[in-house]
Amino acid sequence: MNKRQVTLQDLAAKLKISVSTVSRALKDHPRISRKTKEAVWQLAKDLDYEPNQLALGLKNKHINAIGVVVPKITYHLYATAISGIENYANAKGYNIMICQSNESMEREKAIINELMASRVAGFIISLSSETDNFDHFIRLQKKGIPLVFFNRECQDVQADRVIIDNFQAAYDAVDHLIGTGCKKIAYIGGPREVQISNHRMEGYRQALTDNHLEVDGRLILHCEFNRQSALSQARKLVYGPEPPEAILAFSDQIAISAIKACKERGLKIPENISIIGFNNEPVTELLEPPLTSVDQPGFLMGKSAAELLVRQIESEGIIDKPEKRILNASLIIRKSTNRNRL
Amino acid sequence: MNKRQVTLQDLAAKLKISVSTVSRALKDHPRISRKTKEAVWQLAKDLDYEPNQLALGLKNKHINAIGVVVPKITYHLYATAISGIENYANAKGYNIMICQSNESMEREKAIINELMASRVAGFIISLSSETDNFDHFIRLQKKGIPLVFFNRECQDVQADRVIIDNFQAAYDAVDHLIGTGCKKIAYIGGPREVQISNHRMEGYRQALTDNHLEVDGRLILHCEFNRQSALSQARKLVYGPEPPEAILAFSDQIAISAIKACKERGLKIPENISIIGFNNEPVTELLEPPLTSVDQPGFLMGKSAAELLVRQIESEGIIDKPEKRILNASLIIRKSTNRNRL
DNA sequence: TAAAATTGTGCAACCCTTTGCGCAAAGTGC
DNA sequence: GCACTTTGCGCAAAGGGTTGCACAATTTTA
Repeated sequence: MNKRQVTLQDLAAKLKISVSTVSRALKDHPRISRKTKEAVWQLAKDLDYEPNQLALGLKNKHINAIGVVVPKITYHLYATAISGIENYANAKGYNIMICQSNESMEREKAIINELMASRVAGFIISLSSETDNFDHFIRLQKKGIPLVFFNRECQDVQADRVIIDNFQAAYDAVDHLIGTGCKKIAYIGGPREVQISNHRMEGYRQALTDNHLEVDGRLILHCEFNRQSALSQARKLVYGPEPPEAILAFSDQIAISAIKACKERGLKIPENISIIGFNNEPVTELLEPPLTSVDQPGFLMGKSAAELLVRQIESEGIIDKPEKRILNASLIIRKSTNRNRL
Repeated sequence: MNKRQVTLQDLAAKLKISVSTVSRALKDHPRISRKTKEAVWQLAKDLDYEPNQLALGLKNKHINAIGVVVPKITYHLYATAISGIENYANAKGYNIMICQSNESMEREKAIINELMASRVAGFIISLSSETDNFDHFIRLQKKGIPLVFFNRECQDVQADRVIIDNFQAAYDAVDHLIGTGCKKIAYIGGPREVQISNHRMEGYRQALTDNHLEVDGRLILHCEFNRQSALSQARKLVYGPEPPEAILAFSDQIAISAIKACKERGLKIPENISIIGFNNEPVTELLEPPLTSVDQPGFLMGKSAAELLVRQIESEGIIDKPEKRILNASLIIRKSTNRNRL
């Protein structure tokens, strides 16, 4: 139903003064008398007056809110990143509007349209895995709406971005595996279009090469972001005549499917096969065995993205070159890779 | 930076017609000539015109967005409920603005204030565990802003609500435990202020009573929503001289701590002690042993709440009595309660 | 005591879109 | 050819808040 809310006019009428005086009184303008101010404050309190942000936004060209678009809030990394964004944004007086693309480019486009129409002050975005066309971001840029990518970025768009050094993270993980005596190491990536998965694959390859190990294309698989797909790819690896000695998975969720496949097949972890995931989700500690995983600084990533965005919003277009921040991930070693070094 | 965006005025000026004609042309008004319409449509497309939702909201008294306030988006139940809300709301043309109170009443109040000031069309709320004062909801009601509670509701406020039958769910869980031969059954609840935890406790008590078992106050504990607290409470139970034969936990997270405590103490699950959690989070299947848990229809709960809210928004205050929807939970039995029946 | 500075308040335009009403031009009927 | 309807478009107000400017009343300064 939503009946009409209290407005400046209402206050002005009751006090028999003008709207502008009320407006100024509320903001403690020096040219308004103490007496008038106090009367206004009292009445505003009594009537529970709350300034209409829509009217303000209309004047200011944008509202004090930041649009945050992520694939899914349930992914641990995004949940923590959102906390980081929230933390910084709230401190700076911005609200955040969280939306999920659900890994769909159509939803992503629709969301951006709607938030843009609602005149959010800027966007913090992590791409959906489907996104292969970037027109919606180009539009934002053309309109001069501040934009920061994080985690899953878009190379074709000039914008600030905060990412993990995925190459290095995967490199370190593989290096660790090799250090514990593994030679035949497989990689299960996410969907082929997902850039960060490919960057990790490059790190994986480089680590093998640097350690004089051959890169075997048959040990590199891709899967969709669902359990069935991950499980079926993992099975392909472990049901062969000579299963790999280790699997680096793109995510903890994929690693979990890999663990399941190994158990099914009767492979012992880590004795027969080592497994590493990505994200260091809370669940990793609870698995049997606890999963070695790459920890990503989600909170920091979110906070950093928010910082960049607020900087863009508050500098009226003075910033020239987009900044790229690369954060370090760190390998958390648990039992799933705990084999004796040779 | 945010430069000025394209407005109706811009289109009107370029075409040398009036703003009202442009407005009508865009909505295919019958009194505008085909020729004019086409010119307008073309230019709107070329200039990438997007109607300003703030201006619209100002006229309509509210925007096409629903404020969703939950304790934490990381809790599985809320993540799934949000999907349900999103699903229904999007279909009805509403956006959702997700905010987390982080279990803080202050944040909850601040969020509600801000969303109210942004003139959202209505609220879907699950209380923070700290919330013991309801003035902020009363304010919403006074202003006639539609409001629906879900999961954690507020008894003192007349509003639509969607909840789980927590009493029955706990009752069924305890009944199952008794059926597998457990007699000494403990309950670890959430913070004392959390209503749903208390309702579950009542179901727990009733099930014991109905089965002619004594309710022992020493077997009822409470903990905060963090691991340390849960773990220390669980330890209190299992480190006694005669540990209970079963633990019903308020959440899967608490159950996980209980499992940890049992393992520490050398108790075998389910041989020595059975454990049941609540929420049926994905992690339950992955635990060792897999955890029996109460599955709550999160998606449905969200969808149902959104339905009630949209109904309120669209009926201009014609609805008289708040509706209370009670959904059923179902026990998902896994190995953690799989002892032989006596 | 007159001129100047300060204080307190109101007018009106602006932000963008929608919409009731009015008006002119074109088309219709007889 | 005249009255009447239809067609096509513009004016202006409304929605809520901010702010530069103007103006009157009061106080200060010379």
